[in-house]
Amino acid sequence: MTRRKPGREEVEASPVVERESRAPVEAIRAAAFAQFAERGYPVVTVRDIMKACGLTQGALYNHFKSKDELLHDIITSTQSELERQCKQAVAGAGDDPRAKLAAFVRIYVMRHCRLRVEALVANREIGWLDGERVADIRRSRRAIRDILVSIFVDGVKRGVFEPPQVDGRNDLKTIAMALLDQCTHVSMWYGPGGDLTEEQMANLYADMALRMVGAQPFPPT
Amino acid sequence: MTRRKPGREEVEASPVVERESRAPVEAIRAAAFAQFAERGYPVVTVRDIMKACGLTQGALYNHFKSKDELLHDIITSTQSELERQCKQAVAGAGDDPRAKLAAFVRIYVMRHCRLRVEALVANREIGWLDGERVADIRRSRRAIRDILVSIFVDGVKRGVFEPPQVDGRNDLKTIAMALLDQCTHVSMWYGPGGDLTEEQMANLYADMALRMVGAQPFPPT
DNA sequence: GGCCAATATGAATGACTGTTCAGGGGCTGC
DNA sequence: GCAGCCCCTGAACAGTCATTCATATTGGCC
Repeated sequence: MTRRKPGREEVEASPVVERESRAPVEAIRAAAFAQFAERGYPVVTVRDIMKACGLTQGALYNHFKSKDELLHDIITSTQSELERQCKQAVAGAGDDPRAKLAAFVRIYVMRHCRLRVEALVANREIGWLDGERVADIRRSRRAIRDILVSIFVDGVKRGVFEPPQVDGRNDLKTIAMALLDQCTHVSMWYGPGGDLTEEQMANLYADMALRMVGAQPFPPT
Repeated sequence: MTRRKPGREEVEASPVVERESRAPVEAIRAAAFAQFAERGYPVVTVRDIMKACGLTQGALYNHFKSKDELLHDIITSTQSELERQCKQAVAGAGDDPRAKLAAFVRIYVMRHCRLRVEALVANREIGWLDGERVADIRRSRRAIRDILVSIFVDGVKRGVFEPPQVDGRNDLKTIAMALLDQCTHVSMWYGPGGDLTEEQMANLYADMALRMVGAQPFPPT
């Protein structure tokens, strides 16, 4: 028998839906997020998703071309909203690279705590998309990384960052990757039952980020 | 049609094996690592794995009870070797918490660069194991995290670490998680074709780790 | 040569998959 | 009343899967 993650048989463990009140498209999206996050894209069947919103398998195809397109839809919407929020946060943080970095990390971590189901799916299930679709997502991820790199470059030029060097040279791209890995994967283990609130997580991670790049202390005002 | 990751049809793209010279068990393990890393456990079929080592599907069951047990086997062996290496590195690093932390991060990052296929499978495919098997792995991960926490506690007590605080209190467990996320996920993107060698990665990450916990500079000798 | 145990084969089993589609129900605007 | 449309159903299709098993084949040892 094909083994599944635990809980496979009782898909409708979550409150049995008679018929979702939301627009069906939204209900499908929500059910897909929840199921993909919990059990993984390839083992969640179309029947599972539709049952979770009180419909039968065929109805999916009135709203999406395929199971693949459903995944692509929910991942791209999540990813582009993330990119938008990051840009907005940096743009609204003033001129100091330290403030920009802190704003970026704060919004990024907060979002990955709050919307951890969405973030988890967008980061873990991307590999199931076909080449063309996956390229879009990767482009957006690279864009987010480059926001960080720009902040770092600016900070180094203005002497407020002194990042660790490799053999006497800066590798700001690698540092950005390290920082993003750290912040992204909060969505894999953070739970509201934990020790820290989302706000505290955001503060802690922003603090760590500033230390990582050797940010000079803010001048006393 | 069930969509798959690209390259699904030509499984034997890797040099067509007549019949592996190694012991068949080892050949199966190696093929499983490679295929799981590239395409993910649930879509890799028993036929794929066995074809990749020049056997037919039925032969798997002379060496493993099931596909599940094969996954469990390769993950636990990887994980316990990781735990062993971390303990060894810390034990051999002397008394200073800074040296212990650096040694831990160096070996951890180096391993995740060098054996990135194994690390990737152990970290990404763990969710397919059933409850009992997954508990083992999680226990080992917790043990590794607790090594870090102990180093932090020691360093704080001795005044060589000044980690970032949340509302005036230390949360060393969260910092350890952040550090581990950062170091673990190197295996998702590091490639030998990149800018940095494994050695340089290890140095850079050790440096970032020391900064994250506010390590005091080593006294001049 | 003869025997034994270990191992490989490949057809068969029973179940599950994404997707299609003919048929039907229940709205709107007239 | 009735068309027209949107949406849903559930059977059917053509495939896939892990696992089992009776039947070989192999290599070592007496």
